[in-house]
Amino acid sequence: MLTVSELSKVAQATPDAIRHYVRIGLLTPSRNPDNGYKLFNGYDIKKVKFICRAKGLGFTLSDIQIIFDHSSAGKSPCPAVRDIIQQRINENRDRLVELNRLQQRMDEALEKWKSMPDGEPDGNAICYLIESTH
Amino acid sequence: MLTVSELSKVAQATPDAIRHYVRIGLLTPSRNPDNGYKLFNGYDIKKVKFICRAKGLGFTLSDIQIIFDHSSAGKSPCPAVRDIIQQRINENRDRLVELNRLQQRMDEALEKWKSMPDGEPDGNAICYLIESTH
DNA sequence: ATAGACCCTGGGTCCAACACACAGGTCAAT
DNA sequence: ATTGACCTGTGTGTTGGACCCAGGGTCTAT
Repeated sequence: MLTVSELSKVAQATPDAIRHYVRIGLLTPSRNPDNGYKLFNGYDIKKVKFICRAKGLGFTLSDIQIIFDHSSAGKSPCPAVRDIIQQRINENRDRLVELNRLQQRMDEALEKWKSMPDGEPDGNAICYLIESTH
Repeated sequence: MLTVSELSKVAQATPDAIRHYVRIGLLTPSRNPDNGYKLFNGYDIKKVKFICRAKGLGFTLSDIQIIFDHSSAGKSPCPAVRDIIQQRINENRDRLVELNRLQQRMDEALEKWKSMPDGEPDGNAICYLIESTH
């Protein structure tokens, strides 16, 4: 049986992350009756490593919760896993498009501002650099 | 003098956003002594429009707070504005790199998983699709 | 006059995924 | 016995709002 910090070392996560997973129900450690400390077993090590790998593939913690639920209900999580990642791929594609557009706007703005002098506050405009963008 | 919803219409923001800006101190409306309603003036319209434009350029609300502070202290915010956006550009570039890498990992995983059969839970592995990734 | 529909307010919770702060417990070494 | 290092649990903060609630005000139509 492992404590929080022991698990965190074995499974390569921070103690804060471990505690977070416990809070949201991804891990359900038993407790040391003497001091209330959380106690983890070998399956918890596997679960934390799983969480890290899945996070690295773009799964959210609630996605992972769903996978755990399937698994502990004796069902194969694999179809859900394929569905979820397809969704995350779509979302990420959209986010990339948006961030690329933002990057372009920022680049253009800075380029333009480099050749503009500072404006002094006149009680009217706040910052004419930004207010000059359209 | 405008109420929250009037300002929200004129300045193209939601009433919830306006209230949010008031809560965090970006706007400091006067109050109608009869009913406590927030009362905004013409400068507030300008400020909200400014907030929207600046947000669209990647400035955070606390960036905007800093700009307002400079401005109301009688200093030109322009140098700070150039510094901040340069920072946001750098951050965004990093984020883009990371998201592109994630996208690639997700694409590869899904492609691989398409040709793999579902695994049934065996009390040992959680989902071998994910656990097979390295 | 009054019913219904809408608007306002302050205050609260919720989202992701932790990070950090705090007070106190535990343990080895001295 | 005491010091110091390290650990624990819980509570709160982060970003930028969205949404919800109850209590009250206001407007329009009948």
